[in-house]
Amino acid sequence: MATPQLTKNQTMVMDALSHSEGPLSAYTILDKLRDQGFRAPLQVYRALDKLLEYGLVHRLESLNAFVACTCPHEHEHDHGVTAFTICEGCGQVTEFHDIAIEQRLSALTRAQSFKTEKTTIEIRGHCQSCV
Amino acid sequence: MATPQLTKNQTMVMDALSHSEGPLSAYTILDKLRDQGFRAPLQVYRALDKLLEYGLVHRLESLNAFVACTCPHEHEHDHGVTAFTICEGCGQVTEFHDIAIEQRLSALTRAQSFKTEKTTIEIRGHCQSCV
DNA sequence: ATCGCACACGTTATAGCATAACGCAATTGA
DNA sequence: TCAATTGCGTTATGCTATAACGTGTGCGAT
Ligand SMILES: [Zn+2]
Ligand SMILES: [Zn+2]
Ligand SMILES: [Zn+2]
Ligand SMILES: [Zn+2]
Repeated sequence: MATPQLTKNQTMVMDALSHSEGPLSAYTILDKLRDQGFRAPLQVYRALDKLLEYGLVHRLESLNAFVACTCPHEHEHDHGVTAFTICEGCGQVTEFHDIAIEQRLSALTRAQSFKTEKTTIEIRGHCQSCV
Repeated sequence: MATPQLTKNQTMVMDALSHSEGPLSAYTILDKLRDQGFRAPLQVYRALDKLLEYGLVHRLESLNAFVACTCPHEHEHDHGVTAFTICEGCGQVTEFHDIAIEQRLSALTRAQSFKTEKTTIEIRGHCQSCV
């Protein structure tokens, strides 16, 4: 999925996530963007849907929140399985990718004849600073 | 965490999940139990909290729903990392455990000095029957 | 015994997350 | 020009989860 030019709303939502220290809920994004003309949740959700599709943003299922992708590489390709550590103390989220886990999960699902479409890996706990 | 005797409400919620083919949302459970006297969401959520604590039930973060644990063994011990395949077609959920993934995740978090408290692994896709 | 505490339970209200359904405007490509 | 697609705005609604209050019951300590 090549990333097309972002629309005005998509750009505003992307900027809000990029400049945030941690994950943001859709309604928190809405509040941040009210000054810039946002009025309704759908404006945020529609932008998020596209940003997720382009791989610029990830959804954290266990938080009902969203983070900007921190992959170093460009987003011209689907970046395999994404995993996150999420600190309950400071809210810090770290994205990582591990080919060994990806391969192991692939082997396990293949054994079930299960066709994977999306894999969620989220590790809740405390980071080094928040033990 | 040894499992104590379940209370009346906990038993009813557990039975609803055990007899269900697939995962149930809290509100679906509430509807199933209205005949038996349930009136409010908190009755369900309080029971679920305990059942989760006892390890009898798992929460699927990507569905906001709950399933009975299908581990063969008794629940007298914490059963490591739990992973699920979730079929988008038929709703079937399969619970599995893999020590290799557990160890790999453990190594990765240890490298970050991250203290894991709960790990979520959920694989969405299509099962063999629903390709 | 009775006091204090923990715990399950019931109820009402509210907060937080997400989508349905409608209509309008701009773009694109046949 | 016409149809199809896409983005946008608005209102209303639905789904998920918890706050806050009070009741009753069991049980050990005083
Ligand atoms: Zn990423
Ligand atoms: Zn932290
Ligand atoms: Zn289990
Ligand atoms: Zn299926």
